[in-house]
Amino acid sequence: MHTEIIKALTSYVSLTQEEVETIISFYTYKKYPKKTIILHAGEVCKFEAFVIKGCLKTYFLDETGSEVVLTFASENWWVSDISSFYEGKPSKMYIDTLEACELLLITLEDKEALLRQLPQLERAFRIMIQRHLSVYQERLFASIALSAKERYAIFLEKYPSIPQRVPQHLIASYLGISPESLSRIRRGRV
Amino acid sequence: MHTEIIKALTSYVSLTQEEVETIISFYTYKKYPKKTIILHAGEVCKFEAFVIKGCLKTYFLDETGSEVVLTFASENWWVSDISSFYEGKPSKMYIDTLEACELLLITLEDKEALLRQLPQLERAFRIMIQRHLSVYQERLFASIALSAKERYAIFLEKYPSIPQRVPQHLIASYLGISPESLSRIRRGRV
DNA sequence: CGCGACGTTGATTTGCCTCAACGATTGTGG
DNA sequence: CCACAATCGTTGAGGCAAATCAACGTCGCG
Repeated sequence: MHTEIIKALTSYVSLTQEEVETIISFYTYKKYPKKTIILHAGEVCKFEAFVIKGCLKTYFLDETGSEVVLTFASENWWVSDISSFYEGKPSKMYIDTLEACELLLITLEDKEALLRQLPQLERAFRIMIQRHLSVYQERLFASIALSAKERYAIFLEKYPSIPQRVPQHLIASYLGISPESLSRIRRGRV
Repeated sequence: MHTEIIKALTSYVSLTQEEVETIISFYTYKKYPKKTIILHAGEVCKFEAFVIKGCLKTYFLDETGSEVVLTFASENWWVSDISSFYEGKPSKMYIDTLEACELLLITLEDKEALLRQLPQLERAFRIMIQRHLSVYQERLFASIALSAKERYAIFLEKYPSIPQRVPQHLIASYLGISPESLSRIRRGRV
């Protein structure tokens, strides 16, 4: 059940069986039903989670109250409001499950304890954050420099499985397109 | 001369005088004239730099060959292509000085040696990366959810000193606006 | 079954881009 | 030191990509 998180971490450091068990012991396995809000704007994010199964969205509300999807997180990816989690400040984002989810969660205190015990994991987690950073960087570039059609094409290439499990209007929001426009782009009427 | 980098790092960890000197000994001080390209797309980024003085831009070229500015880096901020630097892969971005600059540079080998010697710095650098991440996150949100005018207003609030030292068309590029549109926004003719 | 969530389509509007021309300023080589 | 070329910002005209508004069909679910 926990093999994937270990795979994700051992891509960057090697671990003994004992160390693997230590890591696992720090994480809490938890199931959430579909459409559960696991982080509300205004709250401090108390978890950093690894997605074993299911799919989530992270999003902000704009001034008119409509959702702006920042990321989708599915199997073998991490989800948290990193800056709220580490700096203890109230989050501005929401995190909802889109499907029934199974997550491995860790609190800040436990994560710090884990890192004290296995400092070689610092490296793995740093790389994890860097990956997130690159993803944002590329999306920002796309969002500034590319047309809606191009952004959608790139999205399909990069995340071919997401459209099969996520409502189209959320993908539109993620891409910064209106649902109507995305519908037309898909139709080729653009 | 190196007090600012120490301040930036000791916001998150405390250090003895000896440790401070160790850190400084790992960094190389270097001056660059205005309009120097310090990273070319295609190269591996060999440095992570702290800006003592001056201002730089990081940017991509789009399909038509025009610049898309990703970030400005000025005093007391870091500049590098983080993913190229750590993962040793060719960068897709450029980094140029906009003014004469003074930087403190470190190579990956030296940084790893420094972190082995002072593992408590891991924390400071992790927070640094998180800060970068939050900045991208907020800009992505702005870029998806806000109008050109709103993005400019936020930019002015957040970086009031940048317009005084950076050409307006680069700010337009940073904001994902054409230079003409930014000119009109500033005039209030929008 | 009936309602709400979702996607599609058409008509219209609009924010911003592109193209073009033109001053002002800066920088540079003869 | 001046002349000329870049660079930069501004303004106007016209066009287009994508948003908005509105209506409607479909599906899944309580």
